[in-house]
Amino acid sequence: MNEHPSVMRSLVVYKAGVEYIAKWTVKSTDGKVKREKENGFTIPVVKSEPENVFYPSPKQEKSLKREREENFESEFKPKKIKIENDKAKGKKRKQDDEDVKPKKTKNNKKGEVADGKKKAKPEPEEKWKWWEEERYTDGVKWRFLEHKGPVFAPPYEPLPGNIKFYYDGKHMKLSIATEEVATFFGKMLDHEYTTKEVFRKNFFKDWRKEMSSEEKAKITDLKKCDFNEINDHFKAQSEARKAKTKEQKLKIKEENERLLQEYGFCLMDTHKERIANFRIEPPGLFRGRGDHPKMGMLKRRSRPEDIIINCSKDSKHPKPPPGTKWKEVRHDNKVTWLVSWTENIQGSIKYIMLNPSSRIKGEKDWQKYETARRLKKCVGRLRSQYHEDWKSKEMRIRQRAVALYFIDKLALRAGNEKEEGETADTVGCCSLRVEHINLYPEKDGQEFVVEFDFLGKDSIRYYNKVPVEKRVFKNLQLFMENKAAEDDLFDRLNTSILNKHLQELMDGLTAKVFRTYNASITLQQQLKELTSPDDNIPAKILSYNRANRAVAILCNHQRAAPKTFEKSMQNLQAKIDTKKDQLSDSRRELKSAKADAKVRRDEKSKKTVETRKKAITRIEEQLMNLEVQATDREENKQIALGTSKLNYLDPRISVAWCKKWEIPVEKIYNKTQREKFAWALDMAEDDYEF
DNA sequence: ACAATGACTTAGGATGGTTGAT
DNA sequence: ATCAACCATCCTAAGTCATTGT
Repeated sequence: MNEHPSVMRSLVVYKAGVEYIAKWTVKSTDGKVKREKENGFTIPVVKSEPENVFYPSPKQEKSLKREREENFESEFKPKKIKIENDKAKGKKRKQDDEDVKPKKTKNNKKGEVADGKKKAKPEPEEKWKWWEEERYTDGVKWRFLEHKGPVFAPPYEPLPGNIKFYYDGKHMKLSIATEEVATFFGKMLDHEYTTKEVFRKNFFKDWRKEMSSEEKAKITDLKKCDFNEINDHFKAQSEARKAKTKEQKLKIKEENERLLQEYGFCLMDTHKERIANFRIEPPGLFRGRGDHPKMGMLKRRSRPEDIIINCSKDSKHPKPPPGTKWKEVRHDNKVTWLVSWTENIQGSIKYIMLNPSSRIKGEKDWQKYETARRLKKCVGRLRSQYHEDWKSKEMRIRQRAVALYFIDKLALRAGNEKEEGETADTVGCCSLRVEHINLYPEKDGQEFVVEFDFLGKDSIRYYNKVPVEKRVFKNLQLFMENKAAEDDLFDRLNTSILNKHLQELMDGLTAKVFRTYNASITLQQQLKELTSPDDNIPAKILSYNRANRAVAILCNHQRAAPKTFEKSMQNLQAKIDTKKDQLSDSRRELKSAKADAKVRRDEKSKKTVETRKKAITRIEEQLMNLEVQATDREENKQIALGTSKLNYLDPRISVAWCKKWEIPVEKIYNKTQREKFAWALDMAEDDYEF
């Protein structure tokens, strides 16, 4: 296993940020009064009814009444002050604390009710525990929002004169606009995209739109275009980048850091929060996934005039670059985005939003798991209901019930319908077509087998053979009767109908909640089943990964096998072999040492025997760890664990497991993940139950 | 009803820095 | 010191789902 950063690190990072807050706060202080209060426990204001009062309630959130919208389903534990848990594990830190700025002690509430004098420099507080505070109701997402706006893509830099484009074998100097788009294509020459007909056709069409009339007249066939020098140029550039000296690299790094510091944070309410994507997407060629009809189209450069800024009225608005204007500056605190623009390929809106570690994302994430936990409580009832519904007289109800069964059992996505010709042809549950399943009354010794074969999100193939209840099977036969392959399997159903139904069954229930629920419950149950108390840490972690893998398989999270997979597997195997040899050598040595000791019967030789024994134990353990590693890697070849870990698994399950078995949480979550799940790290105890 | 829009979550691949072996 | 493997981060596409508009 490799090194893990010590726990302390995140605390440090956070503290580093604190000073900055101070600046912001001060600066915007004129906002005053109100802001101040918001911060501590005092908060609020929230206009709405006071029914939301804060439930100091402890773990059982059982009784939640709550109206939809901002419900509090969460359990609120009383605020405890516990210090960042970096407790323990103190030993390893090494790089971590480098910068520790002497922060002060402060206890949690930063708001300091107590001393609240504003001006006071904001004391260095510890990490803000937003999860110990009340939430907004009414769809209000924030009361104050200030940021610096987006960072635009750098302007196009024309090619050096010696890099030429050839048309039909002859050098041709392109106008700037035409050249820029040519470089987008030239850069990608090695990519198989550029060999696809659709890609080429779309590219060429859009490229021609950028051409001057002379260029357009001349360049009429993409096959006659020679982008090789352009391609070489960018390759060389990338090499050059890699070959830069340390100083040069450092300089770039510093510049990035500066940009991050300036644009990468915003002030939301009284807290400085990290922004996820503060850069506007650069122009380029659209790369859709799968068979996308728009692949190769030109994604145009966004200008300030395309950008909408969202911030609070009383904040200092970001300024557009000199000589330009924003499309609009609005003050909508019912949404979470800071910046938006409309993208030209699909006409959809893109946003700049906050990082997952932010309060606004964290709260929502927490809430998502609470909804899934509520489903846990009533899933039994829902299941019996849809079983009943398989017998309904109404076709729409049967379809709904069978679809729901798939969503529940197989963790299929809802499956919205999509506009044909605008996107790749992919489906989810409600949009399955007859051609996506095959029915086998009997297959491989099992009865009533349904074979699924379709492309889901991101054009990832879903292939599965599942035995189902006879009733489901019969229903499917019925749904498919007299239909053509390309007809909808569930012709009386769509996601809107399904979700409306689910909403009636449980507040906040939608199709995707089943994925969250089934993923989390599977992890919990697999961990219970797979963790052996006597295993060492690496073996326990293997168990964790296997539990995680069970979920990834359930959710069909795949990845292309790493290009270097075979090789790295071989290397690992070689290591194992070496270790084995070492082990037999050691054993031989032990034997001879024993023989020797028998003869000599002196202390020294006895000691040698002991040493040898120990060495063997150590080697055995190393060997075992290597083998565990190999197993883990092999099993993981085409499975991506990250997606479920990040989006489907209630982090409190993992935290509790770590606590229970004394596994350092950094073995499970890296720094970014720990930041995202700070709420869970702080609140989950070893007995947490999903 | 239902289509379109808007906001927000979920997703895999690309990129580039770090690390550990040689 | 060099190099490849590894992995965190970035990137942005592709979903979900509620709301709005017709």
